[in-house]
Amino acid sequence: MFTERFLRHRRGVHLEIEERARLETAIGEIKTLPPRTNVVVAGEELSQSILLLEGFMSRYIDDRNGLRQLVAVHVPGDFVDLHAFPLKILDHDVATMTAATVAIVPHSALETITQDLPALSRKLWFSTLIDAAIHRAWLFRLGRLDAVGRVAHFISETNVRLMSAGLSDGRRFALGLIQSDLAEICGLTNVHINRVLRQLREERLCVFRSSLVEILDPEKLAAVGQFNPAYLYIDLQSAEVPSSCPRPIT
Amino acid sequence: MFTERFLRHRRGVHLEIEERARLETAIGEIKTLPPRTNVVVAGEELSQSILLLEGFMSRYIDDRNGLRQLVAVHVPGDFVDLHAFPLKILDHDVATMTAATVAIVPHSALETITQDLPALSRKLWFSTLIDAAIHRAWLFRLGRLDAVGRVAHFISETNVRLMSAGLSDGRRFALGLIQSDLAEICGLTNVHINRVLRQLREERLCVFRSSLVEILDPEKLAAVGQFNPAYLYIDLQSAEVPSSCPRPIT
DNA sequence: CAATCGTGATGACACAGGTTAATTTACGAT
DNA sequence: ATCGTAAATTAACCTGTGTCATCACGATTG
Repeated sequence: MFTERFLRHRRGVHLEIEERARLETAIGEIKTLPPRTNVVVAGEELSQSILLLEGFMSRYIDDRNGLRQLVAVHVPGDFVDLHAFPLKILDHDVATMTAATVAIVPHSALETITQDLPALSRKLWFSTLIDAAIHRAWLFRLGRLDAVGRVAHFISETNVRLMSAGLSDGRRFALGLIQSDLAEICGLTNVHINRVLRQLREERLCVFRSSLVEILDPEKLAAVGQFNPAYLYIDLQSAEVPSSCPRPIT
Repeated sequence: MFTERFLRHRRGVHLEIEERARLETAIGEIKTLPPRTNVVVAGEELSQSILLLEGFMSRYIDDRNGLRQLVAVHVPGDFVDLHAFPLKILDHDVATMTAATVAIVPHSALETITQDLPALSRKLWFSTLIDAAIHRAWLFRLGRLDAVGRVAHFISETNVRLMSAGLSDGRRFALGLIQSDLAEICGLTNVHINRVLRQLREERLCVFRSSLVEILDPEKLAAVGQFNPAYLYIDLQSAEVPSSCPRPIT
């Protein structure tokens, strides 16, 4: 079941068994990608989209000086560039952050789904709109929060998304990002990200290491980042505590 | 023809005559709204969406201290909260900025369109994805540009969008925004927006007044804002110079 | 085993933009 | 016309974050 994490715990869009099966058959190929690999370049015409199964991916826009602004981070279960199906050409690049396993879905297969299954089509549409809602939360983060708030907000968001994917127990998760990734996410320099991480550590809110993120005080961290998870449309009532997330190194 | 500006000049999604007619019949009611009026509140369930006919609207997220971050500005022709059709509940508020005329489209009418007309449904989907692309450009603006660049980017973007709507001749357009709106768009204070506007005026790039924005040097302004219009998916080849945009006050 | 490179950590200093407050201008209401 | 209020403008000062530079550590690689 490659699609098992897709739209999981998403409020109001439960996938029926037949719908999930139909998506499974739409998958053309499973691929493993090395870390830090570009998979989509802005401006090129696309005929397929990527469902992320394992690992982390990013979408970003380059500026004139070669710096980049990340506009999205994707976790397992995300249909990373489904928006390329209607748009055909993207305005940004897509790359792996860590090693990743992906399912390739040809647009021709999505085409037949939109012809036959309006209900499933609507759920695909919905999933692209969650990405847009996350964009808006990121706008809030960049426009209204200071450096500490931005990092706290991002870590809180990622924690909830990974809980929904069964990859965090609510306090501890693996994330293959380095400090300069955080800088490109939060619109800060890596020097300042380093200062912020030290502060979060010293205030016993959260410890960020590339291999493992540990949230010591989830409520306070969320408060510092003014994080309100409503925009994720996740209903964690139904989420079991996973067994597969990283354990403390006691 | 209330829908005449919807998806106009949008690359690859030309609306057929029958499709446009179908959208027209989906309209329930035409309303006029006063300036600075809230029309959607975050968290409330919605059963209709708004097509903007005249005026300007915004979408925004409040922070803890009552400050707000605008996440979108809408111009005539935009289907402002079409994303509420799949999402049902929004993560942000929607309000008019100026006086506005809107067409109300009940979700039940959209429902039948998605049942009957997959091609039109895809174009509706497309239009919500343009909003997402604009979100990403705004992320770039907030994350990577300094104050002058942010304002230059926003004005350049708005100019192109209004050209497509037939409301700018490429150098001059009416926009009912005040300086503190710009502040809430660009993640700055209104005091600093004022400094930036003076600089843009003194460098003869652009003159911003609430009633009229005049771009003296569009190319240089776009360069300062690192503005690349590709993300708008507008094909202005087919755009005629409008007669309805504001004339110089010679 | 040394050399290299990616990543993280830290200090000194600079500056863009925030804060506060006062003043001026524009404009709708009466 | 005149008043009242919202918006725009400007100045003085302050602070959060950027810039630049250096060093430490661990993982590769030759």
